[in-house]
Amino acid sequence: MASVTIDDVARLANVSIKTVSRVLNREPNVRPETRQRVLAAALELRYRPNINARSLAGARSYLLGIFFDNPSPGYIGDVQLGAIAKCRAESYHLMVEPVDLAHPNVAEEVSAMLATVRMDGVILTPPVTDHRAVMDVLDAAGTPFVRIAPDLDLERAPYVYMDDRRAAFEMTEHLIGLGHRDIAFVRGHPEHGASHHRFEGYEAALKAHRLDVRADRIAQGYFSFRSGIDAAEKLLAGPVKPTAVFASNDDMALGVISVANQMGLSVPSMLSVVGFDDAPTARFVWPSLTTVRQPMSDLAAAAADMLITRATAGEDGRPARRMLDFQIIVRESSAPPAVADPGVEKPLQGA
Amino acid sequence: MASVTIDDVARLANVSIKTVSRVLNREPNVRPETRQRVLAAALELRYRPNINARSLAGARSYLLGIFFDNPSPGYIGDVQLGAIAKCRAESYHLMVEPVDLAHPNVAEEVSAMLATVRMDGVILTPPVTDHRAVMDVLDAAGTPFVRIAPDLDLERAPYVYMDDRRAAFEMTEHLIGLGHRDIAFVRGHPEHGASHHRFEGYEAALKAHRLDVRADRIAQGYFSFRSGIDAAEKLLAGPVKPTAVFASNDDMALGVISVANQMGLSVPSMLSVVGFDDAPTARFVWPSLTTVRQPMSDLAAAAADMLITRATAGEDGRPARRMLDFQIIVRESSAPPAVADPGVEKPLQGA
DNA sequence: GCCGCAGATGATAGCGCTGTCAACGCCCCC
DNA sequence: GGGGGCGTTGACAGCGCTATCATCTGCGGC
Repeated sequence: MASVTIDDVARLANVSIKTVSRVLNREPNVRPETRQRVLAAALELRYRPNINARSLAGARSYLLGIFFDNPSPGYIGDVQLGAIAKCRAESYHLMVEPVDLAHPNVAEEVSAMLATVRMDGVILTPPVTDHRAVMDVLDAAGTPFVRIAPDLDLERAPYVYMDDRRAAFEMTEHLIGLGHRDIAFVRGHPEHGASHHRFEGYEAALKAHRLDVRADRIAQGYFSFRSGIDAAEKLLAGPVKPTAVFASNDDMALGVISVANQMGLSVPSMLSVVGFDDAPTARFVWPSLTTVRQPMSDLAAAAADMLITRATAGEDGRPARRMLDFQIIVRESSAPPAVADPGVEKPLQGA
Repeated sequence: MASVTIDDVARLANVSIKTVSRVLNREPNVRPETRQRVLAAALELRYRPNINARSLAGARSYLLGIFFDNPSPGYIGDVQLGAIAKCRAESYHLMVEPVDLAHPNVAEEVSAMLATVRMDGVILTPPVTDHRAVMDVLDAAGTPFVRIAPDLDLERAPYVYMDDRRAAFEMTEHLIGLGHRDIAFVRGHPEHGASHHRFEGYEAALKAHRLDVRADRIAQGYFSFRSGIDAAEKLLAGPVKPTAVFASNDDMALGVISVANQMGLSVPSMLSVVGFDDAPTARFVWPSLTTVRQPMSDLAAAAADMLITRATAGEDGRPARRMLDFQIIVRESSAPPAVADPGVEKPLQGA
């Protein structure tokens, strides 16, 4: 209980506390022999520097924050895991802070929080990642931050991301490759930038393969299960139905599957459905969902890394950015269409 | 950036810093008038006490930890939310710490962590909640902790929990009430105490309604999706199939549904399937899952509350415990059996 | 042989709070 | 009217570190 302090180590190693501090912080100008002696003493006493004293006295707090708002359950856990792992490896700690963007006084709240506990850096998850007021406060407090998958003001601060557009492109190609020619699309929340990128990818892939982009095959969704149901009801209403539906996230894809099931449209034999995100759910439904894996955990780890190593400015002096690879996960919900679309034989490789 | 300190407030209010400290910590023996003056000054300056200085100087750190290991994604997020909300309300902060129970040196790791950052209390989530070495270290460090849903050594430390046995009992009664007489059960991981409680509840409900507990209707599972599939294949193999399956968690229930679908057994018209946990997934599958909602978030909040208010000892001097209510969530996966079991008409209300 | 300089080390002043203890009224009571 | 006690306040010493600056040592150069 009576914890061992830097004084204990200094006494045992027969040096001043400052030298102990130097060794522990890897400062230069310590004789190797002295360094060894201090290290041995610290080890023997199982010395652990007190983080509070450290951050009170010094410029670093060994603390990273991660801000989130209204996380889809699972999502937040996943994100954290990556950040936490990184922190642990660098003997940093992670503080999880909820930010209520809907609250009229977000700025004040966040500002209070930053004053209370000084953090060496903050990771912003969507949708906080695009909130200007929060970024303003962070800047005002001089706290570095890295945004995860931002949409707006990309020049403003460092961020990590994946290529939504290309992922959607490749997912669409996956369906085309299976033989689908009539592929519907459920758009995401219009205020979420990823929605646009994903739609662009879908559109581009169709065009690249000389397939029509038909307005009646595109429905607006809002990333929720419910909106997926609504969209599916619209998309699957007519007599001639699409053979595949690409929902721009998993929750909506689940909604589509649910509607298909109720209509007696068996998935994937009569309708292929694919999603985006690789939500934990995707693996555990029947049929399991073909989807795009977002490396959320890796994104968070990368963000933490940038903060810890202070690599927040790129070589060109502009805010650093890091792009991570996505992955198309093919599961059971996508298959070749039941009957080849007669007379619509077109080349598979487009423009 | 140059933050306002207690001295600034003291100067403005024209009192000593000690008086400011007293006011902010709600200590007695301050004239109301003085208190007002200090409060006004603090407000005007937007003063926020520095948490590091506070915990370095005083006995409290305003920090709670939450330990977890290998969380099912989503699960951890859910738990945290409750704890975080509580912390925020009491101006505490939450530190998330992974604990690798498989690591040979867990004790040393945790001990190091506790020395580095002093926490006013720690919340233990399953499976850490039952790890003796971790509890030993916590005790040694004098750090109070509350266990969430523990199985072992219940007298050892305060905990929060829900009544698994009664929940399983009521869920079974739900199925019986729908008319089911032949109900199979998928047990959970044998090393997880909740498994036993849930099975007991199932067993007791059958007996209470004078239904047979048949060994061939009980399969061993391990809480995983995969093990649910294996169990279902065994349970649904024979010519005379059960009309309902009660899987003791949602992942396994999903496995059962998946098998049923592949066998052409439509759920719920030909087979009712119910789960346990109300995993985020449960709502988003088709058919959506009838299940038991564990108040994980509330449990975590209760744990945080006990730690913050230091209500860790019960009135009888033994460790405090708090039981929270579960909830049976009836969704689409349970329905009356297709055909009433002929000749097995028995009274619905048993013993 | 002495000066100068760079590397190595230490003394000490905080960081911004809380805890301890002393001091200062002020009221009450004998 | 004086002493005791309580309510109120403040001075000051740390908490365990880092940062600053002084000091000391040894070595090269003239």
